[in-house]
Amino acid sequence: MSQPDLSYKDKKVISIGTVSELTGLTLRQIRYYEERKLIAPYRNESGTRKYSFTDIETLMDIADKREDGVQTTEILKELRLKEKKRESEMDVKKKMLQGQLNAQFKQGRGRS
Amino acid sequence: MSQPDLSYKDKKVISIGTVSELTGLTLRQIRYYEERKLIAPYRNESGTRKYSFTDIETLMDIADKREDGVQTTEILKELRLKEKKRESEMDVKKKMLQGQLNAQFKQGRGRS
DNA sequence: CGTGTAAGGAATTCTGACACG
DNA sequence: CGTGTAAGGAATTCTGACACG
Repeated sequence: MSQPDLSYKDKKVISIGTVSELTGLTLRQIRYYEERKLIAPYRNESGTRKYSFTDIETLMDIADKREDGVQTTEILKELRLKEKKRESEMDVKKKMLQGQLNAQFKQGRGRS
Repeated sequence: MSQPDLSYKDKKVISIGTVSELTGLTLRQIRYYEERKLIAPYRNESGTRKYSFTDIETLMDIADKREDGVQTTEILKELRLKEKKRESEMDVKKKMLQGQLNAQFKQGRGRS
């Protein structure tokens, strides 16, 4: 057990100043996109925001869209779509496992 | 071109407070291990230390060793060894590429 | 040697608000 | 709607030093 934390990409550990440097966005913009639900940083005990590399990628995506004049509301919809995609990809994997398990333990069942 | 930055693990973006939480080490300890050259955080313009996930792994390694009573000098040596290993692993990959390139462009060469 | 702590200062981040368009 | 900015405060980080063992 204990995989060596492959999910560094999703660990929320980067503070907003660093995110600003990495994305080129101002603190104001980053906080505003949070207000509009485009991102959801973690908040530590004292209220400081912490972001993941994934958040940073999302922010760079947002920056591009905004440059093209896309409004945050639109961007939000697009982001939700991408989420769906990621989820269904996960589902594929889950279902493959499920299928195997089902095949293993299958038993006759009435449609009740 | 432009691989999507697979090297998140090595990006120095985490501040010392977060590193402290993640490793369980005190700020004092983390700074001291730097003094002893066991780690080398990045320093931003204003002098604030920034660590990578790799640094964090190293620190957890150090914590274990210290609990076993190993001195920082010893730990330093061990760390240098691991570096060597990583380098030679990289070398293997490089050499494989080199080999292919050489095979492609090989030309007779006098021993000068 | 490795770590704790108090000290003073500088840099960071937070929120709510007013401004402009 | 999206972003800038000044405001006041709280939390973070930094360094050098004294302490203990």
